[in-house]
Amino acid sequence: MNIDHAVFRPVRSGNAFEEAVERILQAIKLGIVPTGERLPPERELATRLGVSRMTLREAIRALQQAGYVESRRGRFGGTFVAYRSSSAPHDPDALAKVVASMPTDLDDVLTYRDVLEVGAARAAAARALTARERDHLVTIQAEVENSDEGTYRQLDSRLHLAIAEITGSTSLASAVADNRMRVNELLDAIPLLQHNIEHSHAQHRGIVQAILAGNAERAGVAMAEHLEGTAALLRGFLS
Amino acid sequence: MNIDHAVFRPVRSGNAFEEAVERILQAIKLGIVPTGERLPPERELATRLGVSRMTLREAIRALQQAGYVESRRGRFGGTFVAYRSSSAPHDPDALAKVVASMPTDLDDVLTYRDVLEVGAARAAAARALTARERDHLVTIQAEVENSDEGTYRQLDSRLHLAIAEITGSTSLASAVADNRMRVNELLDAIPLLQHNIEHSHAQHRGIVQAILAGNAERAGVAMAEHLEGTAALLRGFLS
DNA sequence: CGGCAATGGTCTGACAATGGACTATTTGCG
DNA sequence: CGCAAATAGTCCATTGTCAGACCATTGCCG
Repeated sequence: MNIDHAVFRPVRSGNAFEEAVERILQAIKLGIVPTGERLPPERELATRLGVSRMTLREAIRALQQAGYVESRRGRFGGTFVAYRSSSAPHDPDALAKVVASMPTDLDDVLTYRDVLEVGAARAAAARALTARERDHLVTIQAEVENSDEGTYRQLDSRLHLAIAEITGSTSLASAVADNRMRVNELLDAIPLLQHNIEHSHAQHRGIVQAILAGNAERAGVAMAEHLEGTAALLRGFLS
Repeated sequence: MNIDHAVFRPVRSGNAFEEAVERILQAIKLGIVPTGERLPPERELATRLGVSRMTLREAIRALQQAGYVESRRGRFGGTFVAYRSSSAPHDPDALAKVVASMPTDLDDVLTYRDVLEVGAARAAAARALTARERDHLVTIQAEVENSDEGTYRQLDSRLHLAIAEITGSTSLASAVADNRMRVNELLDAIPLLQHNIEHSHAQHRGIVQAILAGNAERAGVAMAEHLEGTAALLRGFLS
């Protein structure tokens, strides 16, 4: 019954270099910086990540070698995302990593996801959205529907993150992003069915509509149903 | 409309020493290690916080000098919590710090709190609790009612944290703990009224009852109403 | 064409943090 | 009494991280 494990946890999940890699990877995998787009300049990014430029550059070099980004110098140069998830369809380590951290973590991450994302949907619906925010949401939702198997995970994440974002709480958006990275790691270990994707599109429409209509209750329920799909999938494959 | 500020945020909120201090302070202020109780031994705590023993010791020394803990060596020695919140009734810096980070942060932290704590209450109610968990919850709730002005904040936090804990999600419990630290910092800047405390006791009873009854909907609503009290207070004082 | 601005690339000296070995103190137990 | 165990306190060589200055490349614009 001791809860100190929740507060006496590691203050940092690795060294500065590893955490920088993790963050940039997050931006790429969650579609925050889409393929072909440029990351912020090194100096700015280093400042924002609270890390020295040396350390940041080591992180970028690692990502270059892994094929995630490419750097060009000169004016209008920069570091560009070169990632295509279809280029690495099945990470051989994925399943091993996942099974190693089971099953305690599965429940943790899924419970947390439910709280965060259902809460975000409700909070988003409860807010008075600007015209721009409404447009943004609809645009991203349309983009998800035009995704193929290689880009679905990225665009789906982007939509969910956009919902969290319009609650106005940066902390909430960050938490959703972190949680999604963990969930996606699990999802990478199991197959993605076209049938599920199509079902998700319909659910996304329902969620967005409820949010735009300002119906918090319905937005929450719709989100909960949507999440239940992948939750059941994960529980089935990994138990 | 760029959401990268949620992911390109600092990877660490300070140096190892500062973060260690922050964590131990969290354990003390949220009542996770009550006054008079012992912290884990240095070696163990250093390992759990992912920090070298030297760094941890510096953090402990800082907390000793601030009067939060006392250390004794020898067998059955250790570092003991010596904190009494009534000993520092009004932090003169509190208001200055708070006003400096306003008002963006107020909305952020309160929205986030709503999502986390309402979600935690719902998730807790949706779970099949063990007899021990039910007992624990009731015990802590009773302790809050016996609190005085000096211990209320601590015991209140402990109850909310216990609710998050029984969802079974460590990530959620950690997030609630972090968020509560931020909210408490704001609350330290405004007066605490006896009338509000008594109202809170009644609300706590309602929340715990709904959770024990397995009524997620009611638990969520009760928690939302409870949170609205301090939210209105904060918005009133700080706007 | 030549300078300028924006970017990535490199170097170095100072400081922070680590981990591991060692010491000192206290208490219970054979 | 003397030893063993559990704890806090100290030291040090090694490695990680930082801040900032400087260099190299590229492309726009006067």
